[in-house]
This record gives sequence, C-alpha cells and structure tokens, in this order.
Amino acid sequence: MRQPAGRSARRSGGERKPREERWAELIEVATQVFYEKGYDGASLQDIADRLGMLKGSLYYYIQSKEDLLFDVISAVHKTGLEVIRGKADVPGGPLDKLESVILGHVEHTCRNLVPTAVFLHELSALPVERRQEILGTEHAYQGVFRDLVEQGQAAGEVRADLDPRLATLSILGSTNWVYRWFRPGGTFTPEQIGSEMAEMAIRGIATDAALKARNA
Amino acid sequence: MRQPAGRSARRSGGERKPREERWAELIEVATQVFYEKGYDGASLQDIADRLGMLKGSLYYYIQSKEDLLFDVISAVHKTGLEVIRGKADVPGGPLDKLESVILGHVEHTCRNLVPTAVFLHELSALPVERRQEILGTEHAYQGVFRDLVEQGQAAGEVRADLDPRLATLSILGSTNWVYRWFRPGGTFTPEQIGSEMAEMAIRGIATDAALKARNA
DNA sequence: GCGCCTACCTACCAAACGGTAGAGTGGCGG
DNA sequence: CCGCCACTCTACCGTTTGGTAGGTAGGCGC
Repeated sequence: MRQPAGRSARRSGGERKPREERWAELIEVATQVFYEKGYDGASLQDIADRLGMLKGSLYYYIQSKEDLLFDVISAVHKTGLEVIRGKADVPGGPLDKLESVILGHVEHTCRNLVPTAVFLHELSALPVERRQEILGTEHAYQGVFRDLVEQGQAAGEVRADLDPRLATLSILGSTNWVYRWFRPGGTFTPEQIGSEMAEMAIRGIATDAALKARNA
Repeated sequence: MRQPAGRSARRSGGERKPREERWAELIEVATQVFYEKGYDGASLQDIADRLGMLKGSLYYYIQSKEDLLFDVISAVHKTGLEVIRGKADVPGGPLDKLESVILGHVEHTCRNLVPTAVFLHELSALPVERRQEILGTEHAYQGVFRDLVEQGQAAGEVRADLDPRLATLSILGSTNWVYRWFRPGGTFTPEQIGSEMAEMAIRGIATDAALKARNA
C-alpha cells in the first residue's frame, strides 16, 4: 500500500492550525512515538498519521527526522537541568543539597516519564556533535551531582575513601533507572521514590559523624 | 547500489566453515552490530558484510532477524543469572550474600559489556512473549536481589522501614547503569566498581546494628 | 474583492529493508 | 572416482523508508 489516498480535496480531520500550535503537537506526538517504537523503529509515517497529516507535510516543520529527536531530547534535558540546579540552591550542607537534588531529579523524571525515557534511551541515536551540544562537553548534569559529592568530602560529610566519580555514577544510576520501571498511578508516588532513593544514597556515602548529626 | 557483485565464483574471504563455528561467529558479529547501531538500526546486510557472506545466506542459519536478538539476549541473561545465583551461595548472613551477588553482577556486566548492553538496551525490541520467555514471568534476576533484601529485613540487618522492592530497584539501577559508562581499560577495574557499589548499597540499606557488626 | 502567504496535499524518487527460491560448488564418505 | 549434502551464491520480491518538488485551498491584509 502506498500512502492512503484521500483522493478528495482535504483529508478528514485534517484541520488547519497555526504554526506554533502544530509544532507543539508535532513534538508531543513524536515524543510518544519514539517512546513506543524507539527512534529507528519509528517512522515519519507513524507520526504524520497520528497528526492527521501526510508524511511530506511534516517537512514544512522540520528538515529531517533527526531534528525531531534533537528537539525532544534537548527540551527535556534543559528543563531537568534547570530543576536540579534550582534544587541545589537550598540552605544547608552539601548532603542537604544533594538530598534536595535527588528528590528533584527523581520527581522530574517521573513527571516527565516519556520524554525522559526518550532522552535516556535514544540519545545514542544522535550523532556525537549534536549529543554534545545537548550534554555540554563538561557533562553539566553529572557535574551538579559530582560537585556536591566533592563538597561533601571537603566538609567531612562524605567518606573520603570513596571515589567521587563512582559515587556520582552510582547515584545517577539508581535514579535514572527509575525511567525503566516507574508507571504513573502504580505502587509508588514520585515523592516516595525520591525520598527513599535519596536516603539510601546519602546513607551509602555519608560519614558516620555526618549521619549522626543529620539524625539528631 | 545493490548487493556487491562478486561476479566470479566465490567472494574474496568467503571461507566455508562448519555450522557450529559459523553460528558462533554469527552471534558474535550480530552482538557487536546491535551494540553499535541498535536492533532497529542494524541491518542484516551489515552483519552479512562483516561475516563475508551475502545477506540471503544468513537464512541458512536463522529464520528471522529477531532470532538473532533473542539468542544474543537470552545467552547473556542466562549466564548472568547463573553467576549471581552462584554468588548468592556463600557462607554468611543476607548482607554478606548480597555483597557477593553485587560483586558478581557488576563483574559479569563489565566482562560482558557488549552483550549486556544489548540485553539491557534492546530487550524492548522483542515481542512480549519472547521477552518473558527470557526473563521468566517471575523476574528471576530481580528476585535474587529482592529475596536477599527481604531476608536481611527478617534478620534485622536491613532497615525495616525500607520498601524491599524500592531498595532492590535502587541497587539494580546503580549496578545496571554501569553498562552505560564502563570502558575496559578505563579508570576503574570491574572489581573496584563492584566493591565500591556493593559498599554504598549495603550502607544504604543496612541497620546501624548490622553495620557495626560488619565493621567489627 | 484581489492577492499573497500559510499550511497542507499530490505524486513521486532512489535506496534500503527483511525475506525467499533455487541454483551451484567443493569436500568427504563410500 | 562418484554422488551426496552442507554451505554459499544469484537473483529476485514487495514494502517501507526518509526525503523532494511543485501544486492548491483558504483566510487575512489591503
């Protein structure tokens, strides 16, 4: 079968919408389709179908399929980074800040499950240059966590024998992994997951002294 | 371009090998290609090229592309499960066993980076039935971890207020995430990663009493 | 009420995809 | 030295893919 005929003037349901609105719809639909089928598994046909347009019409909005993935990914990464940077800006010591950041990170992940999953799963489908354009050459996201871990070590709140990079990757691992099993309306709420993950992470890396002080 | 001509009798390098040997090569090459391009992004042409055969010849060994993915994934899952089950069978309390399992899990992941990455990344490309055929309906792999966490709670070694499912997912998250950043010959050895991850995980979930006893 | 521009459609491309049918060929058992 | 069969090639199929060129309808500014 070639493209559905639609022999007559305009396809049923093919409304005409202003650019901005359609663009938002496009990104939303693309996000969902990439989530369900993966970037390579998704076709522009799928996306066009759900929008009620024809494949060719998409090129009025984009220049390539890759554009869509880039936009989806960079948007969610940007908002996530803003969230955790904001969360890092709370009163207290490095461990308090870290707790706040983990909470924010997990909640942002859960509340933006679909785009986050696309980000974490399909990032590798982008060519390296565009990948770095999003992540930044310095890995800004990881950096927020690692900085706090290192500040914790400097303040004697985090065990000195830990490699801060490994500790960071451990925390990011457990929290990022959430995208693989979290389901809205399931057993756990985002707050619950965030607070338990934060507690496990902090107990995992803190010095005995810092733990005593926190629970006092 | 259609398939490379190879007008003459046999393609250069196109050796004739016995079934078993070729099958092993096929799986190895397929694993690598799936790793580099993802399941949907990889083509049978890619795989055939690297084997020095033609695409059509692959069907002497397989019945579909999906067969390849299934075999790659089920093999690495099987060996991984055997490893951690063996590691769970050590003397000591639940936390000792858990430490051993985490170590084994991380080392197995690092030493089988490529197939493990394909397993964790491309599992969703399999239809649900074949997915469950591998994982088992009871999630055997997760079960090993969760059982130990629950035994730890029963023995008073793991904090009772923790949800054992969340604790398990946290541990599996940080350890599985290793596949995303570990590089052989890089900064960290598998043993180093395993032991630091295990320590963070255990400190994260253990009771104060159990921790004191362990460090004594 | 004319004209233009936005938003979409029509119709097409070359290439690549997974997959199939059947022909050959070389080495090994008899 | 012959015949068989394991293994690979040849040649093809229908479909789908990302992408392009040019047409067209309708509403808004003038």
